[in-house]
Amino acid sequence: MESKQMRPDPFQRNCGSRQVIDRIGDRWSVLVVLTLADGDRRYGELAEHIDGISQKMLTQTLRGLERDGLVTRTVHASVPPRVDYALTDLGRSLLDLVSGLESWATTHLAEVQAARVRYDADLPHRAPTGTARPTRLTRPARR
Amino acid sequence: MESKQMRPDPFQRNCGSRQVIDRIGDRWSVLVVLTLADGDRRYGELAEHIDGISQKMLTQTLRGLERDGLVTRTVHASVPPRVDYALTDLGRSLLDLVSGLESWATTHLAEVQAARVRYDADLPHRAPTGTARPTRLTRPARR
DNA sequence: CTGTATCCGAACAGATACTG
DNA sequence: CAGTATCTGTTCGGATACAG
Repeated sequence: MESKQMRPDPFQRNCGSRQVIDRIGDRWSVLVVLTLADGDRRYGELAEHIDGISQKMLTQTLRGLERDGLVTRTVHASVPPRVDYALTDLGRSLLDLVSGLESWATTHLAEVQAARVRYDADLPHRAPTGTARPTRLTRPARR
Repeated sequence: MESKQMRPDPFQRNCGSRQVIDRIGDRWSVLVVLTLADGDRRYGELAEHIDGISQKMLTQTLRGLERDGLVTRTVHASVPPRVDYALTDLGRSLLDLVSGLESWATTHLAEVQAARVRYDADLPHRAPTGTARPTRLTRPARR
């Protein structure tokens, strides 16, 4: 019996492919991978380049990427300590996709924003108070 | 002041392109868009096809996609009511990318899972209790 | 410099009850 | 059928404080 080698199906709740999608989709993961596109980067460089990321989120994101085999972490025994991060082959295989994401975002940004204005404008019933509100995309300005 | 049209840069905190990336990256958005790839779908069909999504999340996701101009919502005045969702041109322009995401996830799933096993295996310092834990993808082995 | 540990409010997401 | 309204527990994520 042909081992039912069924393809991973992200539409099934328990399929691991869904978790992979989650990782890719992760806000910071995308930006970290993009930053590593040009070559190795130190922890501090990453923190500096990715505006608004907290130390906690950066570390957390890097650990996750490392765990998934997308980036490597290299510690140089020096004082002060220096840690370099780089994409693995697997990570690089993802690069095209992630670049495409960035590209799509920048080229279609205007359209999306226009659509939002339109949508918010003709809301006869003003913005619902509850569940109807779309995932909050306008984040409260950092105080 | 030249209203110099600088290219959207997702590395800048306030750039809208980051929010677009967030939308794309959203777990359910990806699955909804993929489901609509083959054509219109009714609300119930979406709910049925996307295993594990709650009514609330489905509605919320659809509203968000609609607001961003990626899907249309068509209400048919019938009893019982019938609502069809479909991708817009903008939504379809995203389809290749999203399909690529699914494709990458399914083809590299095994590698990612293997990497995780490896990573979790040789953790000399057992899983940190705090921030170090990657976005929880597997339940921490309860000791 | 490169993290780790905690505290804590905000946002998220599931379950449930109800409606046109 | 296709939602909306609430309630509530969980997770996220920023802000310190501290360490190797």
